[in-house]
Amino acid sequence: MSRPSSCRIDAKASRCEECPSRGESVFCQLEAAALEQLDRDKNTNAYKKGQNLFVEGNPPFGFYCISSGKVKLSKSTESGKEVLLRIAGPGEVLGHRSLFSEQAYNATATAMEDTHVCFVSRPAILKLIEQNPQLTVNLLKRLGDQMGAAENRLVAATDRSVRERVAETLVVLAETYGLQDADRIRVDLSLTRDELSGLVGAATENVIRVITEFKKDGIIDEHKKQFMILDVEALSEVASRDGIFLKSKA
Amino acid sequence: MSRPSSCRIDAKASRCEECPSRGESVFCQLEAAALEQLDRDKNTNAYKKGQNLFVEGNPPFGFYCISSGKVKLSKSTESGKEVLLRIAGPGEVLGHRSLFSEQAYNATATAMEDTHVCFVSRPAILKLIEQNPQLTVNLLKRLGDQMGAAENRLVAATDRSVRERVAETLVVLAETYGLQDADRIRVDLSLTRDELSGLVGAATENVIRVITEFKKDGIIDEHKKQFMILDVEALSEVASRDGIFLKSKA
DNA sequence: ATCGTTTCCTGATATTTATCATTCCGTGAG
DNA sequence: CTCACGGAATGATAAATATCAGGAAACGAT
Repeated sequence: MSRPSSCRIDAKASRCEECPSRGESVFCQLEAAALEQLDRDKNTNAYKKGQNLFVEGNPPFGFYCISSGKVKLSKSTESGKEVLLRIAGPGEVLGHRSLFSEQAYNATATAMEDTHVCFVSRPAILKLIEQNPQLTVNLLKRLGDQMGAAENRLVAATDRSVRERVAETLVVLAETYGLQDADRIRVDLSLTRDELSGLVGAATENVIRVITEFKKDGIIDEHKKQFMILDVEALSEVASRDGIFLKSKA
Repeated sequence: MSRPSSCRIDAKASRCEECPSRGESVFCQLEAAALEQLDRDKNTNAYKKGQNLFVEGNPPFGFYCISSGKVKLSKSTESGKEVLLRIAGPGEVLGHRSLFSEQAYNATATAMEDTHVCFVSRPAILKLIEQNPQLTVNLLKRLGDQMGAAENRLVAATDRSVRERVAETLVVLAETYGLQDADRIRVDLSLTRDELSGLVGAATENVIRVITEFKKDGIIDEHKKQFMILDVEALSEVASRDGIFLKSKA
């Protein structure tokens, strides 16, 4: 109620200026003085895989910025399934939406791996914003991009088959979290089938069937819970055109 | 290419300060001087039903604020269907997203009835924002709320049946555009079946079947292309619980 | 190693939803 | 008035998807 679920508070929090993810974040343009202020105002916390940063329905206390690791934002449906809204990586901020709308968190944030997160209280971040108007513009841009992604998913959900959505999801993941690894792209993310299904928006069994098919076709592979994209071309092809020109996987 | 589709330019544009929709808009807190500046920078245009304010894929030139009327934001899918992202009414802004992300419009905006819209060019709105930081906070809040709505629709799309989504959609429309009319709520919108289907995210035929059922059950009615909600309770019941506790309409 | 738990996989079946074909109906034009 | 047209409605069918049930593999803990 009072604070996020138990998490280790990092005594020697690294300074923002040295944060490896700063270049990616909305804070990228802050000048030294503001960054130092941010340093004083923030707490760096470490979350183990599976721990929650915050939970849907709770009131927002502040602002989170991921230093390292990955965090999933999810909502659980009335029927007990879990819908993944997005996966946030280093430099991404969380809780910014509820901060301004002053409503309860609309989703639950959970660490997908061991993750370091900086927390800034609501008053502190509001003060920082007041002194650095550029910050809100960055946030607007960020939020706008996320909105666009949500809209595209909405269209995909009504218009595209499960197979196409699985392909599309993998392509997007590869773009966002993909690392070139020899001639393949390794998606640097440990996703369960259930999580992938929550991202695709379909029953787990059906998603499994599709990925087994993709594996058989040599389009993707999997090592240690990580997906490898062997043929991005083929995957994108399935994502955008499958179901319109060809129904079978010929 | 250069400007939105043909639309009459309103010579005697009313002043922002007197705009009936100002109380609802992100501009509600601007003080007199800023409003006068806005007056000088804006153009008020009139669109007839069916005319486009802007089209998906085009580069954004500025910012739209609806003075009166209703505008739908839609995307057309590869299979030719039209997905409605949202319906915007007086006081709502359009094009704010593309303004900051500097990308092409992600959707098409079309007047659903005769509509008056104020247009502010990109440079003008950016200047205004610079001088009134509160504006970005308002925009953030607005965008955050829209994001929340999009997320909820995403969850509904994967988790709820067509019947539930139709009910939910009608409830939301009633909340947003509903006018109390004797003992019924009249949704002050002229929606075709195709448009409603685009909002629900389902095939038109199926949506028609559902609304005929609702009419038979005395939950809704229709006069002159406008939906009337007779029993909001029942409708909300269907929206949130149907399919979990009861499959039939008993 | 062995157990137990969880995740993953596969097939069969049921349900939902989309699609197709056809008819109905209201409205505006001539 | 009547015709033509577009939206609305309905039924039949096909396709996509979810659900259910059972088993296999992976993994962690003892």
